[in-house]
Amino acid sequence: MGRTRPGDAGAKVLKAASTLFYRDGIHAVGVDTVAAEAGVTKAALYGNFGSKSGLVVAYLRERDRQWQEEIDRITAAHADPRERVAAVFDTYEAWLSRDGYRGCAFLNATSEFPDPADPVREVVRHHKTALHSYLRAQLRHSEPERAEALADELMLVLEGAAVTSVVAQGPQPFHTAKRLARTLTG
Amino acid sequence: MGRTRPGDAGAKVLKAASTLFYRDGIHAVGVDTVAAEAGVTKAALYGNFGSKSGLVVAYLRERDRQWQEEIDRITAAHADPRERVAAVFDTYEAWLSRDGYRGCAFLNATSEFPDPADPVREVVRHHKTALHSYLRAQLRHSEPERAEALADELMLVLEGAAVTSVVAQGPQPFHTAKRLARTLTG
DNA sequence: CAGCGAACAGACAGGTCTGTCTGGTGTCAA
DNA sequence: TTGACACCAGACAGACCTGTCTGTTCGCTG
Repeated sequence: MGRTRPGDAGAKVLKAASTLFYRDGIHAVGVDTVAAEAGVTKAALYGNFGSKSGLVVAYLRERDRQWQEEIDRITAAHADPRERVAAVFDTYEAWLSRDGYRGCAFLNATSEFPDPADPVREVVRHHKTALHSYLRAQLRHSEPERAEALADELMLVLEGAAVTSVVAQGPQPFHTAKRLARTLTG
Repeated sequence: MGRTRPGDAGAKVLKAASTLFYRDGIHAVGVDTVAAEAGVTKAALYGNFGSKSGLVVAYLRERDRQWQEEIDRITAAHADPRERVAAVFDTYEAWLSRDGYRGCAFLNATSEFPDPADPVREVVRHHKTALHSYLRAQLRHSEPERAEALADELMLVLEGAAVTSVVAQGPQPFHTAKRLARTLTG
């Protein structure tokens, strides 16, 4: 009884995978579980993504895409580059709060995939590079010659707040992070 | 042919577990592999640690103990509190370099064990709390009333450098981190 | 209305995981 | 010398993993 239109299975699998992989960890979740949660058969899952690795990469790409949309929203909502930087910190904090403080999905994936040559790690590098570029581009307006170094520093603070929030089980580190970011950006 | 003295098995297992768990990830390494690498039977492993979870906790406790020794060495080698803080950053960087940029074992374990109530997570919290306390204690000498906030900030920078080094596949982020730390501690 | 593609249902293979159990072997201490 | 103890060697159970396969059913398109 295929009560859904063809082509929907991929999206449903991706949504279920996103929830389960993020919440429980990638290695800890089997494809059977993902398929069941998505209300889809394993055959449909493999037909859409080829393998579990393929699904994992798709999961991270989708997260990156969503984050990119968030960045676009920030850019549209704030004209001042310094406000945009602040909004990045706020958004990061809001994401972590919404998702129950399990930290950055990309850093978690990095912990689970030790091989730097793994496609998963390439998606992570792409994501982090894009974030760094965005920060640097914003900082170029106010501090042209310090933009690169400042972006490096803000990335450290941002990542530090993300992982520390998990250990601390709460967003308190973001108060520190935002204060520090304000100090640095002047 | 028991060619080693009784009581050695536990230490050999712990050493093998430390190498394998850190390098490949905890979930990715089976107890058979650990026992084989240690040159010990599975029965001996279970006799010493009770379960894989028990072994994982022992592995992290051992890492914490080694780190504590490092802290003691730093304290003995430097009388100036500010030098001690700098030495913590250097030591962190050296550990990561030695271990092939797989990051902080405690943060990696946090990624693999989502449940905050898990004994593994308690060891992680203990470790991070101890480090924060040490930094705060040192900072109290030079900046009594800012010690707490400064320790918070340095922790963010330190953790940020640790995870960013993994993504970047090199210790470059520690240059940024140490520069930032020097700026903050004045 | 005919046919094709996509999903369904569910069994199946082959491997790995944690954890246990039996029986043999070596060492040390009483 | 005897007995306790820690370990070795390796089989075993039961669960779970990824990935494949057969056959069926639905909806869309030509």
